[in-house]
Amino acid sequence: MEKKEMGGVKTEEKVGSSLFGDYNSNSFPLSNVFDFHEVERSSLGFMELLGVQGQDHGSLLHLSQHLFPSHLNNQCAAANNCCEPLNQQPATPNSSSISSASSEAVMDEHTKTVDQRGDEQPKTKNQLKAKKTNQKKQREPRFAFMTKSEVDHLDDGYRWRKYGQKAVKNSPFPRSYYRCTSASCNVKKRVERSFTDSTIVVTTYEGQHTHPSPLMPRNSTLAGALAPAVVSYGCGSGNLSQQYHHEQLPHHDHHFLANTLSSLGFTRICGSKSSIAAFPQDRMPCNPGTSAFLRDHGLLQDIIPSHMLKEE
DNA sequence: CGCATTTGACCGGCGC
DNA sequence: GCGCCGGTCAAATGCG
Repeated sequence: MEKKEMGGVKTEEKVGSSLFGDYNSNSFPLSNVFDFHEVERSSLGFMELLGVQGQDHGSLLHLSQHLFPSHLNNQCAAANNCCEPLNQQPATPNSSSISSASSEAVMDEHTKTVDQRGDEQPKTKNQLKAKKTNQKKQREPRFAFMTKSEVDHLDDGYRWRKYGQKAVKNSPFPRSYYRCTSASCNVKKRVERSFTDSTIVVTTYEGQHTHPSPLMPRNSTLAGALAPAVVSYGCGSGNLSQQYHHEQLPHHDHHFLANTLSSLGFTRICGSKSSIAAFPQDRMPCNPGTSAFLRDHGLLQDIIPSHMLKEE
């Protein structure tokens, strides 16, 4: 038996170097940071990374163009009214709302359980194989966000155990796989760096925590202030920068923020070290008009009571 | 000593 | 059918 050359040494091809703009020098970098069309073309797989496989790629660009704070002012009201429930969410994506459009979630139909196979397999690969076949891949909804950070593994209040690392095709940076250490919790996350800018960390969460965070965040006030900010982004009533002064975020708070965003079920695009953009991964708004966004049943539609939407 | 990380191997999915 | 690739496992190793 020959082994495959997986071991993580294989893919080291370098790809284009300047897909991203010079966000470091821009005031609000979001529009400049990611040219999603370029990324898409480059086969990096960011879209896959973001879980947007094959659908609505273009909308990402729209999103980056339209979800700036300066534009948010024009968008719908009632965001602040809906943020409090959010605040109480455990630090995990709201799977019910996110999963709906996730291409992986669609795989539910494949989750047939094979009837029991041979019970007494030798306790190694065979058993493993049987186990894998029994519970065929049932993908949890995933969402991703990007963080400009020197640190790969962002602190989100949960404890993670690294269980793997792979080289990423077309990227010199490896991808790390983490799993929540809590016994019954099946949440996973992947962390990798953008191949075009090593300071950008792409974190992809999969699954939902079944337990509260074991570590309370150091700065709970930040957490409190964050949820409204996030909602503001999604729903557009408030100005994010009003509620969350991202420029002054300490490094660790930035990380925490990133992960709190993630826990709220928002994909996040972040250009400068402290800027923030978030959106539900599987419901990227294509239309800058918020009403369209809401009507298009974004994540907020699951969060915001329907009567609130009517009042808009 | 217990837990986390590293890393080579393996497996399944998918495209060709 | 074959090969590539992403994802995961698990033994070895490191660390507090």
